[in-house]
Amino acid sequence: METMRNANCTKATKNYSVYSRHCPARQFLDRLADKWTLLIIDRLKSGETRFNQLRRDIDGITQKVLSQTLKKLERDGLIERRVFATMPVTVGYSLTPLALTLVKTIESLAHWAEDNMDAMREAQTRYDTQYGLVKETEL
Amino acid sequence: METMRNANCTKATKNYSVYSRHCPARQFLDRLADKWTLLIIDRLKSGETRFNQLRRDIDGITQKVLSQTLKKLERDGLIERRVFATMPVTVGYSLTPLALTLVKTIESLAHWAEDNMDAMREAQTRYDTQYGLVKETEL
DNA sequence: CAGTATCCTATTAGATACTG
DNA sequence: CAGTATCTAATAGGATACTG
Repeated sequence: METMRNANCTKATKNYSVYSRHCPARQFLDRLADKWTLLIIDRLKSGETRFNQLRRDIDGITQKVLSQTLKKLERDGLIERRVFATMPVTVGYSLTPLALTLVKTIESLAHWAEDNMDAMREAQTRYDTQYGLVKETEL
Repeated sequence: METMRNANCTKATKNYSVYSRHCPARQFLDRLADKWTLLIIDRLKSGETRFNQLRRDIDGITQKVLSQTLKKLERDGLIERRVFATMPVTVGYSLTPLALTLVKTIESLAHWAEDNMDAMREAQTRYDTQYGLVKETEL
């Protein structure tokens, strides 16, 4: 049985949809549209992983941001957190069934980035040649 | 003919990939993983659109941010900007063929958010009930 | 119309230190 | 190990005014 969609916020009904600031779908899209979120979910697809392992694997993320992002995702029902009463304590993070349904899409996005990064880099070079120089750090 | 992938940055070759900070694919994923970027590309899929039209349609975006984001996307080769010498001047933005190959994935992400927003809202309620209250504004 | 420029504030992120 | 707390630095974002 499908839950009824919010009549005020469905692509099918009118143009008022994910483009509208107050549409819940838009808010969750905003949540997903975050580099750490995508990276974390993608990383967890291979199974339960411990906090510090995630931190090592996701290059550049800080403890603080990892911690915050995991907490948000847990709240959204996308990540499950399991605590093991070892000494010292260990904690494992894994995707919920809900998040598993999202993995394919995220992979598709990541693969697209991999497959097309050369094209985009060339485009950048062309643009910079045409319109004057932008420092590489602004890339 | 496929361009050869950067050997240091391919999922197929080693674990060093999109998770690595300096991998170009990761950098472009970071670029895509932005709410305005996704919204703009999705909005443009229906064809060339003028600046102020975009601004009206994408609820909440400011002139400044729209302008900045469009410029980045143009530089990345995802958006084409056409200027018409009317008086006053009008400008149309549209997706490049490269960006068109990305649209399906973005739609998939947006649809996922729409389809699962209820589940996520329930998860949030459950979480908040269990672990104490979070202001709704922090959602 | 389609922006740019400026100023100023708010949010994020980083570094460091500390705890059960 | 897996975090929290705190403080600071960087950056993004908003408001406003102005231009070809």
